[in-house]
Amino acid sequence: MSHAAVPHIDIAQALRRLPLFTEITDEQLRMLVGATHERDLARGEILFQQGDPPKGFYYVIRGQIKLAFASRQGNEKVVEVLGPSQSFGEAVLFMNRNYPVFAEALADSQLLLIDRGVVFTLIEEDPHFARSLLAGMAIRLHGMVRDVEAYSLNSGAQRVVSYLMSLGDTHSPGASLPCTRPPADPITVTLPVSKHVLASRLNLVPETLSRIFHDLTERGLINVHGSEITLTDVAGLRELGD
Amino acid sequence: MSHAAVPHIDIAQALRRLPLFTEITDEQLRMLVGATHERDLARGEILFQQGDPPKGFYYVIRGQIKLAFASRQGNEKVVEVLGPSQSFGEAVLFMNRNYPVFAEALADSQLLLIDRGVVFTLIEEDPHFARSLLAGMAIRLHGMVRDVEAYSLNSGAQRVVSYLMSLGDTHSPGASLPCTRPPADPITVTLPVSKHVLASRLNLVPETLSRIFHDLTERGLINVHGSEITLTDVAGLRELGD
DNA sequence: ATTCCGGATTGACTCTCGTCAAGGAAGCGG
DNA sequence: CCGCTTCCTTGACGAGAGTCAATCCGGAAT
Repeated sequence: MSHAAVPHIDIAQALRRLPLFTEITDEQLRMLVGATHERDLARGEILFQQGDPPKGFYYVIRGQIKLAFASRQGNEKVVEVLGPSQSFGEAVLFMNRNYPVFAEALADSQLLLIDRGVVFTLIEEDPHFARSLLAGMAIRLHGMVRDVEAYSLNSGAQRVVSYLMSLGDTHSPGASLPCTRPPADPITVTLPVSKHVLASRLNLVPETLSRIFHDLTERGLINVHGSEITLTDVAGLRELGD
Repeated sequence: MSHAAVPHIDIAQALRRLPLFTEITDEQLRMLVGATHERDLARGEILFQQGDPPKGFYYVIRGQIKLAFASRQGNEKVVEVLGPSQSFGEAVLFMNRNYPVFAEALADSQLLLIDRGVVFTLIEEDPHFARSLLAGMAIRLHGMVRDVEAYSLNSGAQRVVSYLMSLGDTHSPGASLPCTRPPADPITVTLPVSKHVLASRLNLVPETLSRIFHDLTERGLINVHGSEITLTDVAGLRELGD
């Protein structure tokens, strides 16, 4: 109770801000509010386990959620890390399956849980909502395909470089400009997750990630200070990442 | 012209048989027929290239289609192999992207191309169709997640065993029974693709796949005769595949 | 049968990356 | 300032899987 204030949220307003719900009617919004619950997690808390049945899908309001699976040998593989205004768990609602991954808070987090029932109702009465949902799942699927491509065709170093470049792209310039790739050389990015988690996300062990950073540094391509990484030679990185 | 007869297809009937369209109205079916084109491919022909803009989505009527990406170093990774009454290419319709993979016929094939426009029309007017589409994409996404899990957490041999077991499951008993895993021991399965393609699908090179088969044979778990593989010790395989 | 050819197999070698174990470095509470 | 934890780094080593090259096998055409 004595923790930092956990300001509860105006659910209606929060929902309105979310990409999926920008265009629904006020009446639909009321229905949605009735079917939405706030969920607060402390860092390290588990939201759901691999194998749990889905109750709905989630929106991240604040904090950071990691999706991962674990083998019984104790190995763990991070599939995705989600931040504010990103959603997850929609797809599993449309199958008679349980979660193939577990979800854990990487930081104190605030989520919205949208009940599965209301999703189906909205699909019935609002084709635009259905289209948005389809678009979201398509993007997610595309992301997985890209990941598979990277795991299969690229080396560890290449995956790291690609990741750094993608951080550079979205961070520094106006991210919405159609003109990507201004070759402005010295870009500094901040890793949004610990190196341990990043390594797993990139299908590496922390030791290997560390060595790759070391190697890239020696070649004069990057500089690492904690989670701040400066890309000193973007051209060189690009031809490596390919 | 002198080839084996390529019997053209009653598109309406064919569409009716497909999972996505079992419940649409007759009027919708007429519209669909008007927006559907037959496409015939010879073995080895390319349906679309990585980077092509999508015209619609495809249904396999006859034959076999492989989806894969290629790196400029010439490496190739098979993402999926699709057979009759399976569809592909829906997801990319909902993004402003081009195909992330290319599609090639592994055998002489007959496809239906459903124009993208009619898909959006159907979503507008038929929530049930939208739901089916979502379900299909969810299944595909789930499949990709499973693949990533396998690539990340399992060894090559484990992936091979899992694949063989999945072939055994769907083939031999009534596939729709809720009771999976009857431990009936000597099951013979037929590889639906060449070992070269299978290897790539499992993220292996052909040599490694060959060695894995050899090793499993030596341990008395399977017998290999060409593309016929007999699972002689399902229990042993299961504890390996885990 | 004989030849040819693509796919499959085998062997020898290499290399990337994971494993195991031992340090650092940075933050935090006492 | 000290000890503690947590995260990261570094080193030595090994195992799994890829590469290259030679060979084998089976089916199709001649």
